[in-house]
Amino acid sequence: MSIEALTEADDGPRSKRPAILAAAVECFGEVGYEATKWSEVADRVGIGQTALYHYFESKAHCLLTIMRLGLRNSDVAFRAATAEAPDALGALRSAVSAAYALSPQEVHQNRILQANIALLANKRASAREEAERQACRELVARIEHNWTVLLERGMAAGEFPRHDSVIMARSLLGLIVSVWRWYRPDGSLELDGISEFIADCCLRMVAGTQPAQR
Amino acid sequence: MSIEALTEADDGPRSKRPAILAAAVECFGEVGYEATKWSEVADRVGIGQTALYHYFESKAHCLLTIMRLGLRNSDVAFRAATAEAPDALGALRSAVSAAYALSPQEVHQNRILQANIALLANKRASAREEAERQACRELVARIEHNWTVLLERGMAAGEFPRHDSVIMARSLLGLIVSVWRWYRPDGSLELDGISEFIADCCLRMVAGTQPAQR
DNA sequence: TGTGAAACCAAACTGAACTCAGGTTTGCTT
DNA sequence: AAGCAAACCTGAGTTCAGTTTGGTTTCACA
Repeated sequence: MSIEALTEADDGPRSKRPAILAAAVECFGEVGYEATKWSEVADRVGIGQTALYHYFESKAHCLLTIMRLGLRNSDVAFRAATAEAPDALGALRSAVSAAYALSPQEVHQNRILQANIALLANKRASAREEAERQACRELVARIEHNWTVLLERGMAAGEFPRHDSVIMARSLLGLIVSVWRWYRPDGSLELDGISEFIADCCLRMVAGTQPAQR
Repeated sequence: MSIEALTEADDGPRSKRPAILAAAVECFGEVGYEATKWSEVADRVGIGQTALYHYFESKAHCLLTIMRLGLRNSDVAFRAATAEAPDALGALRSAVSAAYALSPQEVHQNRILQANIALLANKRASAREEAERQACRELVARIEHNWTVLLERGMAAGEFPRHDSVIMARSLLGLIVSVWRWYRPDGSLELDGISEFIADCCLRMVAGTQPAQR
């Protein structure tokens, strides 16, 4: 993800908004949201601390924006990956691959998302933060819905055995995003290998047959 | 989990340590670690804010202690559940069941653990916090090892097809704990049902056969 | 070259985590 | 029961990151 992926329509040409988001993604991804000083983000961009408030209402508002953009990307990527798959099984495999076809910056973004997802549970005091939070919740719901629909399509076509599609979707997502908790770019395992491994796991979860039940 | 589950050997009879931990588990579990005021915990216990520092070096030290005790419980529960299972398949099913056989307080504790696991990645400044963090990391490693050994046992016995046991263990754990992100006691789904669903998923992931590959 | 909006900043403020310098309670010893 | 050490607790602060205030600077465009 380049800096453009963090740019939104209403940013003027002089706007440092994307640069702030990029710096924040780096900081939050490296040492975590709480551990990063808001002023450190300002330093990296090369502006004073108070200039941040021209673009974001608060540090939390910035975090929520990062999360929303990450969720939006995931939603878009899912749709693109599954759009022209002929069968649900192929779409499933394609969707998992898409979930791991990310730039290093997007990996950071996913780690941030994963680590701070609990933030979406409780109401925010300020209006703009609450708006971002609601947007995030809608995107989460939409993404869960995407997977649910895919599963139901496969079940209806007889490709997958019948299961509760909502819980199955959540479980798949839970498995897929759990990788961001331990994956590090400098680790022993490449993202490609992880992607394949998880995809196979997902396929067995959804379409696999079970061994003797005790 | 009663208050005893939060008591440790070196607590005197007058110690409010377990009470503080119990109150903190409630607060952190309900509104999250960052959102709970340290003074709120003191209020619930019925002591002044500064009395907290007689027992914990900091709010983070308290959190890390809660996490360590939760991890310890998970480790113990796994060993108890899998100790006298004759085969790996039965042990796997038993281990997943054990992971969900929890009191409401332990559910909170697992939610806290899951939400703040990223805290274990970076070094802590203070000595006691760092000690708790190291203890947590060791427990995480031990729990991952427990699952890895179980998987290897099953593969060696021919019960499971061969897979990378370390990643598979992490994936299973990722799937299992992902439930705490969305599960709520007042939700539509009971923990029993979830447990069974996830157990079946785990069995298919580990021992299931895959459908036609693309 | 004058104007308005966007961008920016230094200094002051806020509130929650934390420290300090003691005071109080408890249980044990004699 | 008196003495006493350890454990326990507190009010009055300090600190520090995030935030607010009250402006000044920059720049596109008329």
